[in-house]
Amino acid sequence: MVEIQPKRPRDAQATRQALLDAAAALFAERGFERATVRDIAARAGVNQALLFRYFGSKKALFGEVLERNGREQLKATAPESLLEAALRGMLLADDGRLGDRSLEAFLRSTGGSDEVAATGRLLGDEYARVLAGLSDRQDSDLRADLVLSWLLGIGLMRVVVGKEPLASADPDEICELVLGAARTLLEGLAVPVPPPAP
Amino acid sequence: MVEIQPKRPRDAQATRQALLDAAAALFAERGFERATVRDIAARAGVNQALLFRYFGSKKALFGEVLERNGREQLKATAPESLLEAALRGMLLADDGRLGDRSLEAFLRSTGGSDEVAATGRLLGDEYARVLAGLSDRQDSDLRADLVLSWLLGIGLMRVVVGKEPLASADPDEICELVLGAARTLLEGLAVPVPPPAP
DNA sequence: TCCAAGTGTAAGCACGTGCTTACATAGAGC
DNA sequence: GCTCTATGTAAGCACGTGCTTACACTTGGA
Repeated sequence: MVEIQPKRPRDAQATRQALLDAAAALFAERGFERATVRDIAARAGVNQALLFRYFGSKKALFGEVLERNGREQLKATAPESLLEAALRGMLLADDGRLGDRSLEAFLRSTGGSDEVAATGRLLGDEYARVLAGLSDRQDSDLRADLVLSWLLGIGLMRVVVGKEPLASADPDEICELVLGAARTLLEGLAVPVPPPAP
Repeated sequence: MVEIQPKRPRDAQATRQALLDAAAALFAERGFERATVRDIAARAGVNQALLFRYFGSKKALFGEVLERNGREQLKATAPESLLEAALRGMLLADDGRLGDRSLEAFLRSTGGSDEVAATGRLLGDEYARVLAGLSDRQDSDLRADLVLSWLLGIGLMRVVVGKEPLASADPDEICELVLGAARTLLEGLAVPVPPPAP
Protein backbone atom coordinates (compact mmCIF):
# COMPACT_ATOMS: atom_id res chain seq x y z
CA MET A 1 0.00 0.00 0.00
CA VAL A 2 2.42 2.61 1.26
CA GLU A 3 5.91 2.96 -0.17
CA ILE A 4 8.61 2.48 2.40
CA GLN A 5 10.65 5.62 2.62
CA PRO A 6 14.37 5.44 3.56
CA LYS A 7 13.20 6.37 7.02
CA ARG A 8 13.41 10.08 7.39
CA PRO A 9 14.02 10.20 11.14
CA ARG A 10 11.39 12.74 12.17
CA ASP A 11 8.49 12.90 9.78
CA ALA A 12 5.14 13.97 11.16
CA GLN A 13 3.30 12.97 7.99
CA ALA A 14 4.72 9.46 8.05
CA THR A 15 3.97 9.09 11.75
CA ARG A 16 0.41 10.21 11.20
CA GLN A 17 0.01 7.68 8.43
CA ALA A 18 1.52 4.90 10.53
CA LEU A 19 -0.99 5.66 13.28
CA LEU A 20 -3.82 5.66 10.77
CA ASP A 21 -2.77 2.28 9.37
CA ALA A 22 -2.28 0.72 12.77
CA ALA A 23 -5.63 2.04 13.92
CA ALA A 24 -7.41 0.69 10.85
CA ALA A 25 -6.01 -2.76 11.47
CA LEU A 26 -6.68 -2.84 15.19
CA PHE A 27 -10.19 -1.39 14.96
CA ALA A 28 -11.01 -4.06 12.40
CA GLU A 29 -9.57 -6.83 14.55
CA ARG A 30 -11.00 -5.84 17.91
CA GLY A 31 -13.56 -3.09 17.41
CA PHE A 32 -13.50 0.40 18.83
CA GLU A 33 -13.67 -0.36 22.53
CA ARG A 34 -11.21 -3.21 22.73
CA ALA A 35 -8.59 -1.56 20.56
CA THR A 36 -6.65 0.55 23.05
CA VAL A 37 -4.68 3.67 22.22
CA ARG A 38 -1.64 2.02 23.75
CA ASP A 39 -1.85 -0.92 21.35
CA ILE A 40 -2.43 1.33 18.36
CA ALA A 41 0.57 3.48 19.19
CA ALA A 42 2.70 0.40 19.86
CA ARG A 43 1.82 -1.15 16.50
CA ALA A 44 2.65 2.13 14.80
CA GLY A 45 5.90 2.17 16.72
CA VAL A 46 5.40 5.58 18.27
CA ASN A 47 4.47 7.08 21.62
CA GLN A 48 0.80 7.19 22.43
CA ALA A 49 0.91 10.88 23.22
CA LEU A 50 1.38 11.54 19.51
CA LEU A 51 -1.95 9.93 18.81
CA PHE A 52 -3.63 12.65 20.80
CA ARG A 53 -1.47 15.38 19.34
CA TYR A 54 -2.41 14.38 15.78
CA PHE A 55 -6.00 13.29 16.19
CA GLY A 56 -7.24 14.83 19.40
CA SER A 57 -9.09 11.78 20.71
CA LYS A 58 -9.60 8.09 20.11
CA LYS A 59 -13.06 8.74 18.70
CA ALA A 60 -11.76 11.29 16.21
CA LEU A 61 -9.15 8.80 15.06
CA PHE A 62 -11.83 6.18 14.56
CA GLY A 63 -13.91 8.59 12.53
CA GLU A 64 -11.01 9.47 10.30
CA VAL A 65 -10.16 5.82 9.68
CA LEU A 66 -13.71 4.87 8.84
CA GLU A 67 -14.36 7.84 6.64
CA ARG A 68 -11.15 7.58 4.66
CA ASN A 69 -11.48 3.89 3.84
CA GLY A 70 -15.22 4.03 3.24
CA ARG A 71 -15.22 6.94 0.86
CA GLU A 72 -12.30 5.43 -0.97
CA GLN A 73 -14.35 2.47 -2.13
CA LEU A 74 -17.38 4.62 -2.68
CA LYS A 75 -15.50 6.90 -5.02
CA ALA A 76 -13.57 4.18 -6.79
CA THR A 77 -16.43 1.94 -7.91
CA ALA A 78 -19.27 2.54 -10.35
CA PRO A 79 -22.80 2.49 -8.86
CA GLU A 80 -23.89 -0.70 -10.62
CA SER A 81 -20.80 -2.49 -9.28
CA LEU A 82 -20.98 -1.10 -5.77
CA LEU A 83 -23.13 -3.82 -4.26
CA GLU A 84 -20.98 -6.63 -5.55
CA ALA A 85 -17.76 -4.78 -4.73
CA ALA A 86 -18.83 -4.10 -1.17
CA LEU A 87 -20.06 -7.66 -0.70
CA ARG A 88 -16.91 -9.22 -2.13
CA GLY A 89 -14.78 -6.84 -0.11
CA MET A 90 -16.39 -8.04 3.07
CA LEU A 91 -16.32 -11.70 2.10
CA LEU A 92 -12.59 -11.47 1.52
CA ALA A 93 -11.91 -9.51 4.69
CA ASP A 94 -11.20 -12.55 6.82
CA ASP A 95 -8.76 -14.56 4.79
CA GLY A 96 -5.56 -12.67 4.12
CA ARG A 97 -5.38 -8.95 4.54
CA LEU A 98 -7.50 -8.14 1.52
CA GLY A 99 -10.97 -6.71 1.56
CA ASP A 100 -12.50 -3.69 3.14
CA ARG A 101 -11.45 -3.65 6.77
CA SER A 102 -13.37 -0.50 7.58
CA LEU A 103 -16.68 -2.32 7.30
CA GLU A 104 -15.37 -4.91 9.70
CA ALA A 105 -14.23 -2.18 12.05
CA PHE A 106 -17.69 -0.69 11.94
CA LEU A 107 -19.39 -4.01 12.61
CA ARG A 108 -17.22 -4.70 15.62
CA SER A 109 -17.87 -1.26 17.06
CA THR A 110 -21.53 -0.46 16.58
CA GLY A 111 -22.64 -1.38 20.04
CA GLY A 112 -19.91 0.65 21.66
CA SER A 113 -20.78 4.29 21.52
CA ASP A 114 -23.40 6.47 19.92
CA GLU A 115 -20.79 8.50 18.07
CA VAL A 116 -19.54 5.38 16.39
CA ALA A 117 -23.02 4.56 15.20
CA ALA A 118 -23.43 8.14 13.98
CA THR A 119 -20.22 7.97 11.98
CA GLY A 120 -21.41 4.75 10.39
CA ARG A 121 -24.79 6.25 9.63
CA LEU A 122 -23.24 9.01 7.54
CA LEU A 123 -21.34 6.51 5.46
CA GLY A 124 -24.37 4.25 5.24
CA ASP A 125 -26.42 7.11 3.87
CA GLU A 126 -24.00 7.56 1.00
CA TYR A 127 -23.96 3.88 0.17
CA ALA A 128 -27.73 3.71 0.32
CA ARG A 129 -28.13 6.74 -1.91
CA VAL A 130 -26.04 5.13 -4.61
CA LEU A 131 -27.94 1.86 -4.26
CA ALA A 132 -31.28 3.61 -4.37
CA GLY A 133 -30.25 5.23 -7.63
CA LEU A 134 -30.25 1.80 -9.23
CA SER A 135 -33.91 1.27 -8.56
CA ASP A 136 -36.89 3.03 -10.06
CA ARG A 137 -39.36 1.78 -7.50
CA GLN A 138 -41.49 4.08 -5.43
CA ASP A 139 -39.86 3.03 -2.17
CA SER A 140 -36.39 2.67 -3.59
CA ASP A 141 -34.81 4.26 -0.51
CA LEU A 142 -36.27 1.65 1.79
CA ARG A 143 -35.32 -1.14 -0.59
CA ALA A 144 -31.78 0.17 -0.73
CA ASP A 145 -31.64 0.21 3.06
CA LEU A 146 -32.78 -3.39 3.14
CA VAL A 147 -30.10 -4.43 0.69
CA LEU A 148 -27.48 -2.56 2.67
CA SER A 149 -28.75 -4.20 5.85
CA TRP A 150 -28.29 -7.58 4.27
CA LEU A 151 -24.74 -6.75 3.38
CA LEU A 152 -23.91 -5.76 6.93
CA GLY A 153 -25.77 -8.71 8.36
CA ILE A 154 -23.77 -11.11 6.24
CA GLY A 155 -20.57 -9.47 7.39
CA LEU A 156 -21.71 -9.68 10.98
CA MET A 157 -22.52 -13.36 10.83
CA ARG A 158 -19.54 -14.34 8.74
CA VAL A 159 -16.61 -12.40 10.12
CA VAL A 160 -17.54 -11.41 13.65
CA VAL A 161 -19.83 -14.23 14.73
CA GLY A 162 -18.23 -16.88 12.56
CA LYS A 163 -21.48 -18.73 11.93
CA GLU A 164 -21.11 -21.89 9.91
CA PRO A 165 -21.60 -22.77 7.11
CA LEU A 166 -21.67 -19.10 6.14
CA ALA A 167 -18.22 -18.37 7.50
CA SER A 168 -16.52 -20.92 5.27
CA ALA A 169 -18.77 -20.63 2.25
CA ASP A 170 -17.36 -19.80 -1.15
CA PRO A 171 -17.65 -16.07 -1.88
CA ASP A 172 -18.84 -16.77 -5.42
CA GLU A 173 -21.67 -18.91 -4.17
CA ILE A 174 -22.74 -16.28 -1.67
CA CYS A 175 -22.56 -13.56 -4.28
CA GLU A 176 -24.74 -15.52 -6.65
CA LEU A 177 -27.44 -16.09 -4.06
CA VAL A 178 -27.38 -12.61 -2.60
CA LEU A 179 -27.02 -10.60 -5.77
CA GLY A 180 -29.85 -12.51 -7.39
CA ALA A 181 -32.23 -11.84 -4.53
CA ALA A 182 -31.08 -8.24 -4.20
CA ARG A 183 -31.66 -7.63 -7.88
CA THR A 184 -35.17 -8.93 -7.52
CA LEU A 185 -35.69 -6.63 -4.56
CA LEU A 186 -34.38 -3.52 -6.26
CA GLU A 187 -35.82 -4.60 -9.61
CA GLY A 188 -34.08 -3.15 -12.59
CA LEU A 189 -30.65 -3.35 -11.03
CA ALA A 190 -28.26 -4.68 -13.63
CA VAL A 191 -26.03 -7.25 -12.08
CA PRO A 192 -22.70 -6.79 -13.81
CA VAL A 193 -20.95 -9.57 -15.64
CA PRO A 194 -17.88 -10.98 -13.85
CA PRO A 195 -15.70 -8.01 -12.86
CA PRO A 196 -13.26 -6.65 -15.42
CA ALA A 197 -9.69 -7.76 -15.22
CA PRO A 198 -7.83 -5.64 -12.67
CA MET B 1 -44.47 -9.42 32.77
CA VAL B 2 -43.81 -10.53 36.30
CA GLU B 3 -46.46 -10.49 38.95
CA ILE B 4 -45.62 -8.22 41.81
CA GLN B 5 -45.50 -10.24 44.95
CA PRO B 6 -46.48 -8.70 48.28
CA LYS B 7 -42.77 -8.27 48.80
CA ARG B 8 -41.50 -11.15 50.75
CA PRO B 9 -38.60 -9.41 52.45
CA ARG B 10 -35.81 -11.86 51.68
CA ASP B 11 -36.44 -13.94 48.64
CA ALA B 12 -33.45 -15.19 46.72
CA GLN B 13 -35.57 -16.34 43.80
CA ALA B 14 -37.19 -12.95 43.40
CA THR B 15 -33.86 -11.18 43.65
CA ARG B 16 -32.39 -13.44 41.03
CA GLN B 17 -35.30 -12.70 38.75
CA ALA B 18 -35.00 -8.97 39.34
CA LEU B 19 -31.35 -9.11 38.36
CA LEU B 20 -32.20 -11.11 35.26
CA ASP B 21 -34.85 -8.60 34.20
CA ALA B 22 -32.66 -5.59 34.87
CA ALA B 23 -29.80 -7.19 32.99
CA ALA B 24 -31.98 -7.99 29.98
CA ALA B 25 -33.12 -4.38 29.77
CA LEU B 26 -29.70 -2.83 30.22
CA PHE B 27 -27.90 -5.21 27.89
CA ALA B 28 -30.47 -4.37 25.23
CA GLU B 29 -30.13 -0.64 25.79
CA ARG B 30 -26.36 -0.38 26.00
CA GLY B 31 -24.82 -3.67 24.96
CA PHE B 32 -22.63 -5.93 27.03
CA GLU B 33 -19.65 -3.66 27.60
CA ARG B 34 -21.44 -0.45 28.43
CA ALA B 35 -23.95 -2.03 30.75
CA THR B 36 -22.10 -2.08 34.07
CA VAL B 37 -22.75 -4.48 36.91
CA ARG B 38 -23.33 -1.48 39.16
CA ASP B 39 -26.11 -0.18 36.93
CA ILE B 40 -27.70 -3.60 36.61
CA ALA B 41 -27.72 -4.11 40.37
CA ALA B 42 -29.02 -0.60 40.92
CA ARG B 43 -31.93 -1.10 38.52
CA ALA B 44 -32.75 -4.37 40.23
CA GLY B 45 -32.61 -2.53 43.54
CA VAL B 46 -30.07 -4.82 45.14
CA ASN B 47 -26.39 -4.84 46.00
CA GLN B 48 -24.03 -5.68 43.19
CA ALA B 49 -22.29 -8.37 45.21
CA LEU B 50 -25.44 -10.47 44.85
CA LEU B 51 -25.01 -10.44 41.11
CA PHE B 52 -21.75 -12.33 41.52
CA ARG B 53 -23.13 -14.64 44.14
CA TYR B 54 -26.02 -15.70 41.90
CA PHE B 55 -24.39 -15.67 38.49
CA GLY B 56 -20.66 -15.84 39.09
CA SER B 57 -19.63 -13.29 36.50
CA LYS B 58 -21.01 -10.63 34.19
CA LYS B 59 -20.45 -12.85 31.17
CA ALA B 60 -22.35 -15.72 32.73
CA LEU B 61 -25.23 -13.37 33.45
CA PHE B 62 -25.24 -12.22 29.86
CA GLY B 63 -25.27 -15.77 28.63
CA GLU B 64 -28.20 -16.67 30.84
CA VAL B 65 -30.20 -13.64 29.70
CA LEU B 66 -29.59 -14.31 26.03
CA GLU B 67 -30.25 -18.01 26.24
CA ARG B 68 -33.43 -17.73 28.24
CA ASN B 69 -35.08 -15.14 26.01
CA GLY B 70 -33.86 -16.64 22.77
CA ARG B 71 -34.99 -20.17 23.43
CA GLU B 72 -38.30 -18.88 24.65
CA GLN B 73 -39.25 -17.57 21.23
CA LEU B 74 -37.67 -20.53 19.53
CA LYS B 75 -39.80 -22.95 21.48
CA ALA B 76 -42.97 -20.91 21.34
CA THR B 77 -43.31 -20.43 17.60
CA ALA B 78 -43.89 -22.89 14.76
CA PRO B 79 -41.07 -23.23 12.21
CA GLU B 80 -42.98 -21.67 9.34
CA SER B 81 -43.82 -18.65 11.47
CA LEU B 82 -40.36 -18.23 12.99
CA LEU B 83 -38.95 -15.91 10.38
CA GLU B 84 -41.85 -13.51 10.51
CA ALA B 85 -42.07 -13.72 14.29
CA ALA B 86 -38.39 -12.94 14.74
CA LEU B 87 -38.51 -10.13 12.21
CA ARG B 88 -41.60 -8.55 13.72
CA GLY B 89 -40.14 -8.95 17.18
CA MET B 90 -37.11 -6.97 16.19
CA LEU B 91 -39.06 -4.34 14.30
CA LEU B 92 -41.16 -3.70 17.37
CA ALA B 93 -38.22 -3.66 19.75
CA ASP B 94 -37.63 0.07 19.58
CA ASP B 95 -41.04 1.55 20.14
CA GLY B 96 -42.48 0.57 23.48
CA ARG B 97 -41.14 -2.29 25.49
CA LEU B 98 -42.46 -4.96 23.18
CA GLY B 99 -40.41 -7.16 20.93
CA ASP B 100 -37.49 -9.40 21.50
CA ARG B 101 -34.92 -7.45 23.44
CA SER B 102 -32.42 -10.27 23.48
CA LEU B 103 -31.70 -9.86 19.80
CA GLU B 104 -31.05 -6.21 20.41
CA ALA B 105 -28.75 -7.08 23.29
CA PHE B 106 -26.87 -9.43 21.04
CA LEU B 107 -26.52 -6.86 18.26
CA ARG B 108 -25.17 -4.26 20.63
CA SER B 109 -22.65 -6.67 22.10
CA THR B 110 -21.19 -8.67 19.24
CA GLY B 111 -18.03 -6.66 18.83
CA GLY B 112 -17.32 -6.74 22.52
CA SER B 113 -15.93 -10.09 23.45
CA ASP B 114 -15.42 -13.43 21.81
CA GLU B 115 -17.50 -15.20 24.40
CA VAL B 116 -20.45 -13.01 23.55
CA ALA B 117 -20.14 -13.91 19.90
CA ALA B 118 -19.88 -17.57 20.86
CA THR B 119 -23.06 -17.40 22.92
CA GLY B 120 -24.84 -15.82 19.98
CA ARG B 121 -23.50 -18.41 17.61
CA LEU B 122 -25.11 -21.22 19.59
CA LEU B 123 -28.48 -19.52 19.43
CA GLY B 124 -27.98 -18.66 15.78
CA ASP B 125 -27.34 -22.29 15.00
CA GLU B 126 -30.70 -23.25 16.40
CA TYR B 127 -32.54 -20.55 14.49
CA ALA B 128 -30.75 -21.47 11.29
CA ARG B 129 -31.53 -25.16 11.71
CA VAL B 130 -35.20 -24.42 11.95
CA LEU B 131 -35.06 -22.10 8.96
CA ALA B 132 -33.10 -24.62 6.90
CA GLY B 133 -35.80 -27.17 7.57
CA LEU B 134 -38.17 -25.05 5.54
CA SER B 135 -36.11 -25.40 2.40
CA ASP B 136 -35.49 -28.47 0.30
CA ARG B 137 -32.58 -27.00 -1.61
CA GLN B 138 -29.17 -28.60 -1.72
CA ASP B 139 -27.51 -25.69 0.07
CA SER B 140 -30.40 -25.00 2.42
CA ASP B 141 -28.07 -24.43 5.37
CA LEU B 142 -26.27 -21.63 3.61
CA ARG B 143 -29.52 -20.12 2.43
CA ALA B 144 -30.85 -20.20 5.97
CA ASP B 145 -27.72 -18.44 7.20
CA LEU B 146 -28.23 -15.74 4.61
CA VAL B 147 -31.82 -15.21 5.67
CA LEU B 148 -30.78 -15.06 9.30
CA SER B 149 -28.03 -12.61 8.40
CA TRP B 150 -30.58 -10.39 6.76
CA LEU B 151 -32.68 -10.41 9.88
CA LEU B 152 -29.77 -9.35 12.05
CA GLY B 153 -28.63 -6.79 9.53
CA ILE B 154 -32.03 -5.16 9.50
CA GLY B 155 -32.02 -5.04 13.28
CA LEU B 156 -28.56 -3.55 13.26
CA MET B 157 -29.43 -0.79 10.84
CA ARG B 158 -32.81 -0.04 12.28
CA VAL B 159 -32.40 -0.14 16.03
CA VAL B 160 -28.72 0.39 16.72
CA VAL B 161 -27.61 2.55 13.82
CA GLY B 162 -30.96 4.25 13.30
CA LYS B 163 -30.57 4.50 9.55
CA GLU B 164 -33.39 6.33 7.81
CA PRO B 165 -35.77 5.62 6.19
CA LEU B 166 -35.47 2.09 7.53
CA ALA B 167 -35.65 3.15 11.17
CA SER B 168 -39.06 4.77 10.77
CA ALA B 169 -40.50 2.46 8.16
CA ASP B 170 -43.74 0.60 8.72
CA PRO B 171 -43.12 -2.93 10.01
CA ASP B 172 -45.76 -4.32 7.66
CA GLU B 173 -44.07 -2.82 4.66
CA ILE B 174 -40.69 -4.19 5.69
CA CYS B 175 -42.17 -7.62 6.34
CA GLU B 176 -43.74 -7.71 2.93
CA LEU B 177 -40.50 -6.86 1.16
CA VAL B 178 -38.27 -9.09 3.23
CA LEU B 179 -40.50 -12.12 3.54
CA GLY B 180 -41.13 -12.10 -0.19
CA ALA B 181 -37.47 -12.09 -1.03
CA ALA B 182 -36.62 -14.58 1.69
CA ARG B 183 -39.26 -16.97 0.40
CA THR B 184 -37.73 -16.76 -3.03
CA LEU B 185 -34.34 -17.47 -1.56
CA LEU B 186 -35.43 -20.46 0.50
CA GLU B 187 -37.89 -21.53 -2.17
CA GLY B 188 -40.71 -23.60 -0.92
CA LEU B 189 -41.06 -21.62 2.31
CA ALA B 190 -44.71 -20.99 2.89
CA VAL B 191 -45.18 -17.42 4.00
CA PRO B 192 -48.09 -17.52 6.38
CA VAL B 193 -51.18 -15.45 5.85
CA PRO B 194 -51.46 -12.37 8.10
CA PRO B 195 -50.94 -13.53 11.67
CA PRO B 196 -53.94 -14.88 13.58
CA ALA B 197 -55.75 -12.45 15.83
CA PRO B 198 -53.85 -12.27 19.15
C1' DT C 1 -33.48 -19.50 73.30
C1' DC C 2 -29.77 -20.14 70.53
C1' DC C 3 -27.30 -21.45 66.69
C1' DA C 4 -26.40 -22.05 61.79
C1' DA C 5 -27.52 -21.16 57.28
C1' DG C 6 -29.46 -17.98 54.02
C1' DT C 7 -29.72 -13.29 52.38
C1' DG C 8 -28.16 -8.58 52.08
C1' DT C 9 -24.72 -4.65 52.35
C1' DA C 10 -20.58 -1.32 52.56
C1' DA C 11 -16.11 -0.81 51.47
C1' DG C 12 -12.30 -1.52 48.87
C1' DC C 13 -8.81 -3.92 45.84
C1' DA C 14 -6.41 -4.35 41.56
C1' DC C 15 -6.30 -3.17 37.18
C1' DG C 16 -6.93 -1.04 32.53
C1' DT C 17 -8.46 2.94 30.36
C1' DG C 18 -8.23 7.69 27.78
C1' DC C 19 -5.79 11.53 28.18
C1' DT C 20 -2.22 15.18 30.02
C1' DT C 21 1.98 17.17 31.42
C1' DA C 22 6.78 18.04 31.77
C1' DC C 23 10.69 17.18 29.61
C1' DA C 24 14.31 15.46 25.85
C1' DT C 25 16.11 15.79 21.25
C1' DA C 26 16.62 16.67 16.34
C1' DG C 27 16.80 19.85 12.52
C1' DA C 28 16.30 24.28 10.12
C1' DG C 29 17.41 29.18 9.85
C1' DC C 30 20.41 32.78 11.45
C1' DG D 1 27.67 27.73 17.18
C1' DC D 2 23.09 29.18 18.83
C1' DT D 3 18.34 29.33 19.22
C1' DC D 4 13.70 28.14 18.32
C1' DT D 5 10.27 25.17 16.77
C1' DA D 6 8.70 20.68 15.48
C1' DT D 7 8.77 16.07 16.81
C1' DG D 8 9.12 12.39 20.15
C1' DT D 9 9.08 10.33 24.93
C1' DA D 10 8.36 8.86 29.99
C1' DA D 11 5.64 9.21 33.69
C1' DG D 12 1.55 9.78 35.82
C1' DC D 13 -3.31 11.42 36.80
C1' DA D 14 -8.12 10.56 37.38
C1' DC D 15 -11.49 7.58 36.80
C1' DG D 16 -14.47 3.51 35.86
C1' DT D 17 -14.42 -1.29 35.76
C1' DG D 18 -15.26 -6.35 37.38
C1' DC D 19 -14.89 -8.66 41.33
C1' DT D 20 -13.88 -9.79 46.53
C1' DT D 21 -14.01 -9.55 51.35
C1' DA D 22 -15.59 -8.78 55.83
C1' DC D 23 -19.44 -7.94 58.16
C1' DA D 24 -24.80 -7.33 59.54
C1' DC D 25 -29.37 -8.87 59.62
C1' DT D 26 -33.24 -12.28 59.11
C1' DT D 27 -35.17 -16.65 59.48
C1' DG D 28 -36.20 -21.31 60.50
C1' DG D 29 -35.25 -25.40 63.06
C1' DA D 30 -33.19 -27.70 67.44
